[in-house]
Amino acid sequence: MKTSYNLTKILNLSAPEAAPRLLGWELVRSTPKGEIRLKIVETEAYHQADPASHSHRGATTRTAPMFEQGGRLYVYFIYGVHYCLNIVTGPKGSGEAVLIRAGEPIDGVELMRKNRSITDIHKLANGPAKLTQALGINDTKLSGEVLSELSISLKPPATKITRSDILVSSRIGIKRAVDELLRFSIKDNKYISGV
DNA sequence: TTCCCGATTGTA
DNA sequence: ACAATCGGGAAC
Repeated sequence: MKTSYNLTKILNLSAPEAAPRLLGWELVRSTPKGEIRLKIVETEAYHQADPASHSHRGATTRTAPMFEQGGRLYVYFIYGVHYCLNIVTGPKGSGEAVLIRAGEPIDGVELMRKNRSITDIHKLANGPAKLTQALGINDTKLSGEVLSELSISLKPPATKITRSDILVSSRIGIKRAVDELLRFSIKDNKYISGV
């Protein structure tokens, strides 16, 4: 029996509902230098009622994309050094997004190695800022963009991820709402973040 | 306009 | 354990 996937449906869910459902999807990044493909293996959800979320105090210039209709990208600059990539979810007006924390390299591995200046395939995208480095994202230009074949798009999972394949845990690197179980990863996957 | 600190990473 | 290094946003 064929499994059907409905991306639009997932992107219209709240971030906590969408985050586990995005595991296994393949993130495809098109660049002039070639195509990069990563299997999403770790995500975190951030929503408006969540004090740890950038959207918690309402929309600002930076966080405006989080309040758009699901299906856009939200890219932010952090620690004066790094960029992180989110997929915006939910209806227009609700400030929520799913942080893509780690990916398993599927295609464009040599390009990622070049972007990251390392060779170990397990460390190419096993962290939110490592993942953007691997994808060649060095600015916030993509923030607010709609998912598109021309930049970044999502393709259905090659193998189905079921509830029992998913590990739920607390989010990394935050100081508020630390007990919320909003981090999702594929159990036993070798490409999740080290922390 | 000043000031604090972060959804991280790589090195010491 | 800690520096790197910047801009968002709260506070003054």
